[in-house]
Amino acid sequence: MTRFDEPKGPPVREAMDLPDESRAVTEIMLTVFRINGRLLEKGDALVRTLGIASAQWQVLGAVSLAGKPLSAPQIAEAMGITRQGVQKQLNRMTKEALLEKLPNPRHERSSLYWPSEKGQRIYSEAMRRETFWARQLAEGLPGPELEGALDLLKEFHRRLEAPLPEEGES
Amino acid sequence: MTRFDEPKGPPVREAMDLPDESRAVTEIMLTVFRINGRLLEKGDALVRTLGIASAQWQVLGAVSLAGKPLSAPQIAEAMGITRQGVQKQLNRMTKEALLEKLPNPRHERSSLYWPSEKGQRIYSEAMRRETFWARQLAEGLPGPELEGALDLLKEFHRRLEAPLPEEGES
DNA sequence: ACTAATATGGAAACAAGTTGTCAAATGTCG
DNA sequence: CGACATTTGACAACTTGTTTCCATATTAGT
Repeated sequence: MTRFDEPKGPPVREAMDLPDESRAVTEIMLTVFRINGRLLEKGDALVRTLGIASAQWQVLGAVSLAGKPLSAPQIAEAMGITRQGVQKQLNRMTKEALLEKLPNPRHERSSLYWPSEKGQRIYSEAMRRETFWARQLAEGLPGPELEGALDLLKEFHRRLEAPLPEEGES
Repeated sequence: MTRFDEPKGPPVREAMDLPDESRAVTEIMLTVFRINGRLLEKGDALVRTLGIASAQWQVLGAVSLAGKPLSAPQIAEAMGITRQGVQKQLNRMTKEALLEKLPNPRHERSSLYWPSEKGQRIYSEAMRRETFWARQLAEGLPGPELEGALDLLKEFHRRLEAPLPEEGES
């Protein structure tokens, strides 16, 4: 690190000076952004040697957790991205033999996708590694606080589906 | 909604069946992904009418919170993205007169960036909207739980900088 | 001061996802 | 049954950020 100014300490002030109840929420937002970045980075590293990226891992997870073949739009909804985005992954993963295309009795053109034997093997190993990793991350953290934070995050997520507040009221 | 199967209910099972302490951590990971997606979506909508995207908002925030002009790599570190990625935004925002390029006395080629008058005006308005939004999100949530979740997330983020665990132990 | 390592900016290739458009398949409703 | 709206896949352009490679600037160690 040969940064030419401020070699030590945080480069940017972190604390919000807001004097009201939105401070904690704003800080949670920023922390979620940062955690998200690190999760993607570490998650990629975790499954890199399996020959997949975390996006592919997520697809395998969505289908596996569903317990049955899913269509592209269903996977997209589970992952929270658009169906076109998912379709790109599905096409690639089918080409790479991670997924199998099954005929959809309900739709002529819309196939269902299910992990191939290879896909299942890779997903199992990914989940084994993820469990090991998560156990390390949880080590020493009090269970009630973990559960409390999870509950609050879920509530936060629920509130985030509401439309943006209209101004002028309150 | 004319989905051809399972029109009602969650498309994918959410709950993990892991019988150990990693369950909550894994659920927190998934919830962080989902919250991140919604924050980006809503954040973009919040500042769209100001003519900026949330990435530009973040740049303005990094520089403003620092309280002094920053170089591209410093902004990148504050935002958690690569310096090349930030450079693209900086070049665009300078062209759009949101930022001003100041000579860096410590480096001949690496300019410092500071919000222009226009950039400051837009950032102020963005923060005003964000505060209003955060206040709505926080409404009715008990302060101690908010703070508790924030503390845990920060600890989680801190643990995520550690290298991935080696297998074979524990 | 000299050299080696590191930082930096720029450009190009790549990656993942979004948006828009079109046509085909499906569903809804009179 | 038939008109119309919705869903879906395919394709292309665009967006945002990363990776890689290179040239130049700065710093550190001797």
